[in-house]
Amino acid sequence: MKCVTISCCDDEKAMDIPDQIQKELDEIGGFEALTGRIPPQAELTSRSRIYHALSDPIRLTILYLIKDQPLCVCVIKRFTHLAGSKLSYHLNILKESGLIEGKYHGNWIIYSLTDTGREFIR
Amino acid sequence: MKCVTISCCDDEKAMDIPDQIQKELDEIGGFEALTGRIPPQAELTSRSRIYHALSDPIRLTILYLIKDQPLCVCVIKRFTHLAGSKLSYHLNILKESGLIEGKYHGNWIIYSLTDTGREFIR
DNA sequence: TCAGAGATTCAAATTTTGTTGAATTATCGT
DNA sequence: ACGATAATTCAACAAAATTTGAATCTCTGA
Repeated sequence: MKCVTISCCDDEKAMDIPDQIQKELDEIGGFEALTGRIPPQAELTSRSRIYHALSDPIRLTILYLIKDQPLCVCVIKRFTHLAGSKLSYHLNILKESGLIEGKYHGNWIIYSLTDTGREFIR
Repeated sequence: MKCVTISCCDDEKAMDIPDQIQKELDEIGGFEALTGRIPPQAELTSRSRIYHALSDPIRLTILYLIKDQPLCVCVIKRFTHLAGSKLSYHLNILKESGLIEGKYHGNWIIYSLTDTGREFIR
């Protein structure tokens, strides 16, 4: 059976921190109170997914292209001079992150911003 | 000396696109008008750098931690249980993207959100 | 149902990011 | 100037994202 030691190795009180910071931490309820400032893990990962989708100049270009009117892949392709497979790859990342959506119209797929996409592209 | 051909291989008129899209393009001034919708390249790359910095749960956690009061690296380290070098790596990405700034106070470096950082972390 | 145009999917190669632990730099107090 | 603590930097490694070209899928019109 494992012993429980009074002062364990993970002791948070053993911190040596600047006076100013210590004071501010005391005011908000101590070190533990910081926990309340962090959004839930699920929200952090979902937000980071969206930010990742936005983190590429090619993808930002696509978003601005379709911001004001939906476009078929063919127009986006001609405009950006991207290889088809490369364009599809980036369109898919934008779609998976919920920033855009695509709908078949006859032979073409027409992409447009979603409401979420509109929140990020002004 | 290279010849200039009248109708080059990059001919934009050769596009076969949906009627609806063609109409909308005509209304805004044709295919070329799309160029005006894309922010300058410099802005795209700087925005994508910021979004990249935001695209990691660890970095989002750090941003929320220091959102309301600046913290030294030591407190962030104890809170997140990250190895020092790993934490520095992420702090540096946040700093380079202009979302946070660090200032020496005695032995410690205290990080806080910049104005830019505040725009993104509500 | 077949051909063809528009677009996506797949797997391999490449590039970029992130992690790890050791070494280094910076600052303070003595 | 020295020793101790806080934090960063470095280089090697691991993991994830991107690129590429070939193969596949979807829809339309004959």
